[in-house]
Amino acid sequence: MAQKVKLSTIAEALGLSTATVSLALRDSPLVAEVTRERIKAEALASGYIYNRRAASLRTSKSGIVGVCVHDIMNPFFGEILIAIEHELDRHRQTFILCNHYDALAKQRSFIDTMLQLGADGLILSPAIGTPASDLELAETNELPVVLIARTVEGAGAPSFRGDDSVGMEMAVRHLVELGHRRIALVGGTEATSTGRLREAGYLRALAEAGIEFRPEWRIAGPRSRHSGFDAVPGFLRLSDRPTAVCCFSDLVALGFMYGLARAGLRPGRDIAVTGYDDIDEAAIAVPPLTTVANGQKEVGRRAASALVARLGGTPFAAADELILPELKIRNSSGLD
Amino acid sequence: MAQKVKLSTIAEALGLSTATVSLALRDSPLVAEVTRERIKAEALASGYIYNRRAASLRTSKSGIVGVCVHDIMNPFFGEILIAIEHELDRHRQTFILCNHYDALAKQRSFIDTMLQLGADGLILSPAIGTPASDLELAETNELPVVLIARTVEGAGAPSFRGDDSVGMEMAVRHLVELGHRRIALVGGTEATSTGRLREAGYLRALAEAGIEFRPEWRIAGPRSRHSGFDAVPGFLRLSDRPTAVCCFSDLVALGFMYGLARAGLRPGRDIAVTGYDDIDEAAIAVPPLTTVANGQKEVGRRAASALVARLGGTPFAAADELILPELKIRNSSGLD
DNA sequence: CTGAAAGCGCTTACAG
DNA sequence: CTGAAAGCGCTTACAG
Repeated sequence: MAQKVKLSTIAEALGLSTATVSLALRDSPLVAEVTRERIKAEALASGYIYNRRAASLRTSKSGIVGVCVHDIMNPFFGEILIAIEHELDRHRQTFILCNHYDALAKQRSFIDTMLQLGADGLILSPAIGTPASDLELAETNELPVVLIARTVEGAGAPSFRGDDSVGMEMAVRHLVELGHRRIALVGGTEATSTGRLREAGYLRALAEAGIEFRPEWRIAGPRSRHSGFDAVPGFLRLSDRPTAVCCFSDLVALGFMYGLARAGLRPGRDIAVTGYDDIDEAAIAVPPLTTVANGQKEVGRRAASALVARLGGTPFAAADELILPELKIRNSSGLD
Repeated sequence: MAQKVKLSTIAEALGLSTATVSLALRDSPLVAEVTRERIKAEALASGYIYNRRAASLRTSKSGIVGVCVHDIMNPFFGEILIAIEHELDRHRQTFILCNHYDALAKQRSFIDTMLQLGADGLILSPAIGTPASDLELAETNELPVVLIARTVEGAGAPSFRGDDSVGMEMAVRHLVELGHRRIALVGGTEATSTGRLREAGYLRALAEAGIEFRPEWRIAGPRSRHSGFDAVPGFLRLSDRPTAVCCFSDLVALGFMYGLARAGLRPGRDIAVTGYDDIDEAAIAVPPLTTVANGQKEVGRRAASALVARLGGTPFAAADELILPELKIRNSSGLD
């Protein structure tokens, strides 16, 4: 590597100006076809690398979109991310991924980094406790924000997610129809809109069925496979033990089923279990998991394309966009 | 947002030069303490946002490290990524994540993007078929590359990974000790070093035990939970069916166990199963999965810190660094 | 301890 | 269709 080749290197080699070279490389019709071909050939031959920092400094567009979620390893987010990636790829946007693990400080530092890099937009599953002001900071600095999975009260940012309360209502109603009257809700927390809304759906379905809710049925907290597994012993010690368990997510349900099996109980036979999300694994689990499809693909696609549209100049449309959930009945809620 | 505030905005407000402001914000001892405080206060009050593109253009350091793996949703990579993230965070490097899904074109376009953004380094689990020249392109353009999980023949880049052949040998030897003589190897492909090395370990252990390998025992291909699940019917149709199955990864093993259970067979009782990686889920699976701990945390930590050291000026040390695997005996290989 | 000036590598009006 | 020049917002020698 003798010298770094830049626009001016190519320009000099060809006896042209950097303006012409710049235009040609970006396929401007202003440049004559033959010139353009010569320039492109020279760029290729010389191993030219486009310097996006320089371009971005000049244009104040970076082609970068930041995406920050609780945990990218969670298949629920993973499935959303694939859809986002696909959509962003189509529009030649680079996306920068980050976990915030529900730590506000980590999320803030991510937003900061995106601001410093001059990112064009942000897709966020907001960390627990995110104040609207954190999102406004971004908007104020010309960094539009789109929310996924969760929403933030008072923030102008549009939110794309499944209809959590309706979805959970479906799951509970399904269990009621199977004859269950003692139904627990395992996992999730008051601290997120998801947790609150799913709990609301659960309570509504119970009320609708004329079942009086008992506080010990609500085992709040678990949101991972492991914590779902760990919730089992406590559940089994419940006096007048529920016959059915609605889990906050598939991950929690899958862990809970592992836990039940470990304790010698057969999910779907001894205890009915439902999940939420319908991740890929749900269908092959043992037993196959009854769950609520949460539209991950739609969430990702719509969020990304709303952002892309906004970058193109179209202002955001509606505030919140809810994707209709769909109940997937399999065997974990009762073997046939 | 009236006007964007930049260094010169602060400098003017305070009657100083941009040089002083720049120095002060980066805590240079060249600037008097009082001046520094005044500058920092003004920066905060005015909502100043550091423009990293401009700085990076000038210094040709970007503070960005690119990380590209087959699939970030795979918990094996997820666990590596967490370690990388932790290490990089400590050194205030932003990391940009990407899936290449074993598509060379996608990996190439990622390397290209990193080059254009002026990334400081690259951590790569190379896509199947990666030619050494792709990595050299990066190195030539001052983008040092570190490999994880897999290696690339002929590339100068150091590679951090578990000792695949030794690990698989451990698993097979364990099954042999339990009395198995017909042992299948499910998943993985010749196309990756991981696949080749693990197969080599498997063959070595068979040979060592005086067992003659039969081609139908090698069910190549599966590398996901789903494909592990799908491999079961074919396996069950094998005449003179193996009594034990070594799986290429935990994910494959977990899917395979789902498949066995679906077919009414009890993993660990009717068929012994082992995994590879010891991901978080292995210990709570039903039955708990016997597997080979593959040192994800170490891989991530060492890869990241080798890269950071290199950025600091220390050239790479050895070529390949192998982490010693460890057999974790649980119940899937035979209930006690 | 602080300032004036050049330059990183692009793109964008503006001229011709 | 092509070129000369300014400027994006920093940092880095160099002076003083």
